[in-house]
Amino acid sequence: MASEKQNTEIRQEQIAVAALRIIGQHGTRALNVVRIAGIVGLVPSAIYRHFGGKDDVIDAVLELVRKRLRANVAAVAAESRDPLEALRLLVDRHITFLCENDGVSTLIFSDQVYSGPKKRKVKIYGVINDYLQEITKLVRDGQEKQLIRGDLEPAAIAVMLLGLVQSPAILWHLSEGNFGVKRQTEQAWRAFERAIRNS
Amino acid sequence: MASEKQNTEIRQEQIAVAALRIIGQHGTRALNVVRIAGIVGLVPSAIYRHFGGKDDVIDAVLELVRKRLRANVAAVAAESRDPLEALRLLVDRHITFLCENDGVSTLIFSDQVYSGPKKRKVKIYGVINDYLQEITKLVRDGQEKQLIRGDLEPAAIAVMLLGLVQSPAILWHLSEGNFGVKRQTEQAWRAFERAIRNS
DNA sequence: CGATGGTGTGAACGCGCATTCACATTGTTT
DNA sequence: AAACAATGTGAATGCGCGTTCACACCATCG
Repeated sequence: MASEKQNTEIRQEQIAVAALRIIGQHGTRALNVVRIAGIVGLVPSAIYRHFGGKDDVIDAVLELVRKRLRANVAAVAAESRDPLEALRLLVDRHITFLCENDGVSTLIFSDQVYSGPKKRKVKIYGVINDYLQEITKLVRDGQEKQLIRGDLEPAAIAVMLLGLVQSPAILWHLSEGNFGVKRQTEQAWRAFERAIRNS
Repeated sequence: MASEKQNTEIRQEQIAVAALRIIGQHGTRALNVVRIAGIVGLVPSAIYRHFGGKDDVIDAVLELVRKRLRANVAAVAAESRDPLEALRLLVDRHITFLCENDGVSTLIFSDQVYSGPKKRKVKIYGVINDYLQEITKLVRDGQEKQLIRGDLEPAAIAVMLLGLVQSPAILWHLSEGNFGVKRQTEQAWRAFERAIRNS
């Protein structure tokens, strides 16, 4: 029965990934040490060898999310020189990310978050702000290249972009996948582009 | 200690309102029968005289939310003949609603929701769809009056509008009220209007 | 006036779950 | 090889909380 011993760093990674998977597939309510341990192949109490407690695990998950969001921005920035095109690609990536990880949305609003230490809220805000700032950079770039209207604050545009994706994602997973995300985001993007494009 | 006896219908109303208040102020995690009973002025077990269980209470809260959302649309439709103006007013009202009831956003994503019976998800979807349909009517009206571009599906515009408000609301309450919702929504509305206005 | 049904009370039960602890095992250092 | 630190195990603990139940009160009806 005994699992092979592993370095703490490896275990921490495994545990965070497992937790994110649980949240993604079954919601934050289903996130308990028993389940996490089960996936990693450990006994519940073993989790405490690598994390101070469940709260710390959640923190680790948030870091994981931060990384993935950043990676998305980096990817689209690398894929395209045109900032507008990059934003468009980011919309696709972001919606895919949200759909594949239902639980990410729920994590942000989760009770586990708001009941947790005050710090938690601040941390989530930080993660989102990180992401927003990366997006803002793209937007500013677009403005400097005269592709995006200059009469809107880049940060405001970034927030709008987030909203563009968020609602469809919510509806998609409330509808068990029946809501037409693709169609919705396509139309929304068209309208959005018209709103921000310099012309 | 004994509370005065009250009709079940009155109690149900009181309980639902109390629950919404708790969710709004302290999140869904804080929603427990003890607290609800405390606000209403009853003993926990008394709740079960009026509801089958906690799940039923949550359902009642959802109905409350549905009512309030509908009331908002009705109000702005009455306030203004111009659909575009009405939409603008609705944005204000909706953001106010979300800010005054932090927990409404969290309720939608809540564990309590997703862990509950399958029906729950369907119900929430229904509440949002109700709201979306009311908004869609406004939009269609605007299109018929040639005020809103006809090349966008009214339903898609409604979803966009929701997203316009949702993100700022999230950021606002993650930031403990520091995020500039007003500034954000003003800019977002300007851009949004430009995107949908017929010109 | 007695019966019946609706409402409120307090105590108790039971479950899920985070956390702890004593002990076993393995890997590394001296 | 001996000692020690790191990791894994199984059992036990304790808490929060939804729910149930037996009992008390009070209004209304026959």
